[in-house]
Amino acid sequence: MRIRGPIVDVGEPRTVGGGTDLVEITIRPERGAADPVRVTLWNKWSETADYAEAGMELLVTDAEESEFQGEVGYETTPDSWVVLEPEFLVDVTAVRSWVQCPRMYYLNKLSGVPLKYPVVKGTVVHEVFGDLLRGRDLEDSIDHRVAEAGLELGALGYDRKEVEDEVRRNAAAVEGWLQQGTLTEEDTWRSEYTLISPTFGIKGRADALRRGMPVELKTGKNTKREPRFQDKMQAACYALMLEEQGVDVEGHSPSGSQTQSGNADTATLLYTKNTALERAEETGDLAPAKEFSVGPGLLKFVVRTRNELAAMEFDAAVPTGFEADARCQYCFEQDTCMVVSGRLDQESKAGQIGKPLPAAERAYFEGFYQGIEAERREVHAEYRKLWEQTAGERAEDDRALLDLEPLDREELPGGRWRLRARKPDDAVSKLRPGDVALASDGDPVSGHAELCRIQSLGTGKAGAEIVVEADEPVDVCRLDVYPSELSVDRMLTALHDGVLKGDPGRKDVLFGRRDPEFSGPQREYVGNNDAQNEAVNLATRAEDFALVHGPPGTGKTYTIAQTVQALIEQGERVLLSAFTNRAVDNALEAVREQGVDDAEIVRFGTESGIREDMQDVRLEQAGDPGERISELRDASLVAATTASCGSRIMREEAFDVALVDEASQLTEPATLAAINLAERFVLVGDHEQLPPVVQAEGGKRWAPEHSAATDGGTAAESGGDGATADRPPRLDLSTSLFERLHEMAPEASVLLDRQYRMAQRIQAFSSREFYDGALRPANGEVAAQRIADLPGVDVDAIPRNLRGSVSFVDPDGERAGNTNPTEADRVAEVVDQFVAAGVDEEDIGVIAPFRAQVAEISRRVDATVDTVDRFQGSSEEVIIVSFVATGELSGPIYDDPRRMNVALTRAKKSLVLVGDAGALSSDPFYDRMLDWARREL
DNA sequence: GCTCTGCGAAGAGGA
Repeated sequence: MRIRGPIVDVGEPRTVGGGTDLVEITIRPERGAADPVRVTLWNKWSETADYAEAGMELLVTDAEESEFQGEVGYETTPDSWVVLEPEFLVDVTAVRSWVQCPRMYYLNKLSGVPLKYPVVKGTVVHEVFGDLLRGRDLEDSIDHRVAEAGLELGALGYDRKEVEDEVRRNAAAVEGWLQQGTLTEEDTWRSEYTLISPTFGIKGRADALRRGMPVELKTGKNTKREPRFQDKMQAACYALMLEEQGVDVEGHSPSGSQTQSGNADTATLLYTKNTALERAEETGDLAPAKEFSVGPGLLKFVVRTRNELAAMEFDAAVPTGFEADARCQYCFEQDTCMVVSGRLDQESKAGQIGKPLPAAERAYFEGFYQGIEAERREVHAEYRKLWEQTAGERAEDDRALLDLEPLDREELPGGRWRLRARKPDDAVSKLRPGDVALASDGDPVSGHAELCRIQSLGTGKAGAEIVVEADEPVDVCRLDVYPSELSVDRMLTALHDGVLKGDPGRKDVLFGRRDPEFSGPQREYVGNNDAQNEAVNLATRAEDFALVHGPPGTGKTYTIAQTVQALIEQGERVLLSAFTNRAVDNALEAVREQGVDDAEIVRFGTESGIREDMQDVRLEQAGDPGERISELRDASLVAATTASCGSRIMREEAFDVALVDEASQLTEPATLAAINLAERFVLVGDHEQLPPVVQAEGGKRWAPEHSAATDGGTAAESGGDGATADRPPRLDLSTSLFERLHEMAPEASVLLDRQYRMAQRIQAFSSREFYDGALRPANGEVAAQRIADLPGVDVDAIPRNLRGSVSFVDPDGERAGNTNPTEADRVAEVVDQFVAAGVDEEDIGVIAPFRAQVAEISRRVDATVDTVDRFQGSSEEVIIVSFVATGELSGPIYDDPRRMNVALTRAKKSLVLVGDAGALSSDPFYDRMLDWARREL
């Protein structure tokens, strides 16, 4: 049986008769009696006691009931697996680097995989290997895959020919091996096999499976008889997961598709620099392929190693680091290792370089590290939904599209597949075209699943056709969101780059040790708006940073365009960034409209993320290395999301100024990803609108005084005499850097106070509640605009209660979950009434707090319907807000008034609030809103 | 009890 639960107590390891080790761990089982129960771990599993501690989750499979001294408990059997913290999903490559050296694991995590030639070449060879397995022609594949890596190769100074030759030599070893009778009629192959293990808490992608057994490609040389230990561990991880899955793999062989199940007791490592094929018979050492048997002992060692790693991650604290028995002498990470040790004042075998961080910086680093790791756990929780979802919850969950009917599959040139499926119902999900998703036969964990990219989802209606592309074919019965740790990884590397490697002068201003400085002459950039003109001056004269505070409709985007143009004219190289692709494209559009030469501009990012009209300046990554990299390096303006700024390529770029839009929606580490690349920075945002989305409750609030570094650590520098001395700055993921600096250095900030969007009545509430009344209409025309101004509108045809610029409607509905159908009906009726009076449906927007209500309303109207969060940044002539709540305002969505500030400031001429007066009047803020909305009745 | 966008992900190596 399986036993699982949080650990209450860890006993002392003991040795009993005949030298058998055991340890008793007390856990509180999740099922049945709540009483703690004793679990005896025998033999090697007793090692778990070395790192297990109270609070960690323990899972024991195949446990047996046992009685000892009259007490009933459980014990491991020879078939048991013991897993610590199974919910922490360890990556296979993490296990690999951990066995090499635990510090290497941490360093990779902190500093990311750098832009180095062996990495890029290795990736290319892996891709060629996959292509070969999928039947692609070798030369065609090499040509294509080397071209794809064009930009990275260019950044490394390589030319295409030499890389092609080297890849060809590596691939020849693979191809030779494949042709050496190994690829027979009986062989079944799968490339790029995604594995996720709920039991062992491991995930990863095997390079290939042959007859259901893992094959791992290594683009190096290994002349020893045995594979390298860390390579064996990696392959054994896959073998372990395959065994759990009871692999039943659909693969293809030269004779066509067939199904075969295998027992993963053998794994193969392919060392592509071992090229002595002709002598392979007599000298097994030099043959590229090394097979080895994966016995139960190795598998258990894999699990114990993984447990050790998961236990070390338990408290989500900055690693103190130890090297186990690694030898540093030949380590490629030596430099990084010494720098990190030096900055964090850690002991390390390799030694330390540089001075330890001042206490305030140390606290900052540790606090954000923990916040980011808490977010990582939230990503792991998303993975759990892949297997925890039960039939009963299906209707509520929107992370997957279920019960799809597979249609056809089509092989694309290059060996990829286009797969189609039909959606039987009108279910909506978070999935969107361009997303990476997991397409499966219905069971994404133990069934057949493939990573894919969504091409199209049709409409939300029943019968819509779904199209995805994947490396291998699968009957698409289900499509899941594929959770990614990418953004947490990028935040971590940005934190590393900013704090451990960051420029001391930059850190002085970020930590309030020095005031931001400005220099140079004032000029007139904007003639008719003093605040905007001041903003451009502040941004262009900033020696350190400038902040532009732009409330709704105040011409933020125009100000950005003016600023970027002015900076480029000063001869500066500019990075334009924001959290979302949409925001980046919007800002870039304004810059282009301003007349900045297209030849100066590069839009960096994925093809599917970038808007159609910006594709012409998008940097194509594939092509000639030299050409690709000069296109990037020669651009005076590079526009990219903050996530892209953390990419290997962008981390190597340098700018004079980074300008970040919608900076108030970015976590501080995400902002660092952009500003790390520049000497100076300008943040544009509004902290009175939506803050960054943070998942983890614990990650939202922490104060530096609670951090380990402040007691003890380096007391030499205490953080200076800035804001930090008076009261600790608000350092948490849900406070943006924009907001923090705005409080710390108000003199570096300009408020854009004139808005060009809303009628006077509409803006009044927001101005009073959020901007101390400072927000005002830019001119009389803006202030006095009315719905009657819209062409073809007959005001008399609009019901009297909706004629004013702000109105309130109580539909007397009932909240049901996150929807309110009666209210949705009433919203649709209001839309119809406006349309009947001649308002173009395209000029109407509907906003609701919940996605479920958005879906409810979308079924009834053709106007744009979206959540508040997704409406930020845009506006419509007429806006209708659905509040959903009845009776009381229960739910976190109502807690943050800034969300309402966004919803209420999207309308230009008419704003209709649809909600339950009882619920709204139950909260002082919403009650004031109600007063304001009703006053005009 | 909610809101959510990014990213192909994983990719290497010597004594």
